[in-house]
Amino acid sequence: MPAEAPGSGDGAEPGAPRERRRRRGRARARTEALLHTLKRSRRVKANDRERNRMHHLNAALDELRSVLPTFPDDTKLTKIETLRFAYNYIWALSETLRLAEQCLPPPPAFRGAAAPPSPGSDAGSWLSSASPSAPSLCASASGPSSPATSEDCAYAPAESLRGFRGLPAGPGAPLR
DNA sequence: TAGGCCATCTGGTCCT
DNA sequence: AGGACCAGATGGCCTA
Repeated sequence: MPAEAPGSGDGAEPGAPRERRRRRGRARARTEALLHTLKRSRRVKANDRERNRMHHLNAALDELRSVLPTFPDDTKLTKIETLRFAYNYIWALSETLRLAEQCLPPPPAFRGAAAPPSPGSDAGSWLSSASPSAPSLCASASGPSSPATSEDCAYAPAESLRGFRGLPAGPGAPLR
């Protein structure tokens, strides 16, 4: 209940103060309604912007998805999977680059028959929330099954990355 | 049916 | 003041 303004009490002009109060009440109701619609329209605009912002965010996420290798190809990663996968993918690419540089200069002859990491063996690490636990793309240059001979090193990116496609299989991987 | 994922709404806070 | 960003709440859809 709003307090009555000084000097507006009933008295000398019976009826007038009451009318004034009524008018004031109507005016207040009007301004409140106006304020309400103003707030409402601002809210609606803000909602619209927020929706747009999230659409842009999702579009960017889709773009990110489109450059990540998945298996099968039409597998759609969730948002969190996309981010984790991208993180690990970037890590693996840079690791591959680093190892390739180590292995340079390129071998005189390509012997072929590189054995990429078995799909799924390390797939879990790609999407795990933890830091990549070094899926060996080009680890030690030894062993017939290792993708790490110097020849294979130069060949590592495409082959090894293909081998790492897929969704998490191991413990520690995000649920899906 | 429970749980995961997602879109949307909303109010608060920060920035320009 | 208005927009951007953020986090919490809510409800819908889908799958195991």
